[in-house]
Amino acid sequence: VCPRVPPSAPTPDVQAPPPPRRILHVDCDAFFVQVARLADPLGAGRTPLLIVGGSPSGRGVVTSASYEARAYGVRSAMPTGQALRLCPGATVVSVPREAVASRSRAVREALQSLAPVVEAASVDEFYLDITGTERLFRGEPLDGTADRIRRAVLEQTSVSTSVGGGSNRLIAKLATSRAKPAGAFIVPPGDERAFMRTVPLADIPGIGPALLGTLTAKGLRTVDDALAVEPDWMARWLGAGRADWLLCRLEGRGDDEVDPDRARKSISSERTFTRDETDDERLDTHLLILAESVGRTLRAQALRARTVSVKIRDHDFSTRQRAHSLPEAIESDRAVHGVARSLLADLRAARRVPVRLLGIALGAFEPSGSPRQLTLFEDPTGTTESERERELSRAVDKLRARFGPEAVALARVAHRSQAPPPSTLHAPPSDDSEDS
DNA sequence: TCTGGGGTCCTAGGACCC
DNA sequence: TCTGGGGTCCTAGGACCC
Repeated sequence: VCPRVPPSAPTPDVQAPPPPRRILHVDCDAFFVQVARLADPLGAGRTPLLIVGGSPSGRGVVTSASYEARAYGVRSAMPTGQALRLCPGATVVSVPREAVASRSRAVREALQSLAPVVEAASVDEFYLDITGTERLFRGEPLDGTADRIRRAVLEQTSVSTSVGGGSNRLIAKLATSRAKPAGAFIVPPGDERAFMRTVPLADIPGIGPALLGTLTAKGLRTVDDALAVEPDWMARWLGAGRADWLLCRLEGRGDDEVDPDRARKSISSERTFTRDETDDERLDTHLLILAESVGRTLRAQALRARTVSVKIRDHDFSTRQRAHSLPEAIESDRAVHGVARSLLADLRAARRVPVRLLGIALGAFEPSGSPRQLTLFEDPTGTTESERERELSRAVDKLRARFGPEAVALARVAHRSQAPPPSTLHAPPSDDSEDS
């Protein structure tokens, strides 16, 4: 095809490998704690022992704990009750969702003004690819860049971050844990393998409790232990795919692509009840609230979804899920709720016990502007939506934007009366007169 | 101790098509 | 009589991450 080198130039026997990429990982320090303090400087801001998460009386867990509280053994995902037993003096505040979202956006915008390629990996984590900026940054070493970025983000957003750097995402992310809190740590190119030998197996992203258990059962405690295993044995223990994946990680090799506009693949909303729910009618009301929630997000992103799935967690914590893919993508609350209802009916029919959690997820997206296929025949499932139903949902979105969450109650009444009962779910929707 | 809510990715089996 | 060999799409479940 197209030669990489002009024909006149001597062709090298072996192509020179591309220069290592320069990846930075920026992680906000105890982000939810920082945000809670910034949002309430006189309250949470003055409390050293601070826990952000669910209420201790409810069924909450710790989302984030201050470094002072962590000294007592408090950890993320720990039940709040347990955390308070470990650290009785702590104050628990709920997650400031709006503030978290806006502060996260502010950090991302600050980073975008400092680096050419920024990917948000979560609300409080970002990858930067600054390969090729050597001339722009006048030969500034990577640790200097990391420090400069930390200071600029702190100045522009009041959020303290830690920054790790290396030749790929894995190394950069692991370097960040060496940098915490409020520091920077760079692994120079070529040092990846030596660096990995200092990392505990459990700290490697992708090694969770299950895989760690398997490795420990084989007597493997460190990266060196695992590297010493014959690849054939590892493949026999884990399967070829996972063995390859693990070897790659252990050697510090990894993905180095930073994609600034990675597309969302699912939108979900779920709710754990304060008390287990047995009543089918109340479950259906919750289902409608969830359908409206995911529907609103879907439309705000200008998407339509082809797949709807419903998840329930029974009182004994066993979790089950049912999914259905439609021939046509949908976007209205009515259509989402309709599919979700029949899935929930399936789940309840299979096991009728008190429900702890209910959730809806949407997937298989299409842009909402994409052309629709004209249906030649009457839709036998009743799941396709009419243009009026789409308009109704969009109108409700606008009402909510103007008048706040109060408008939601209005929509719910209208929906309850128009939604078909479960037994007639497969009949087409009655007609279009209900939105009057 | 009694287990949140938002996601991603992988695997395995079945249906279906050529 | 003894049952191919892909490829794609879909579903369920699980591991994992923040």
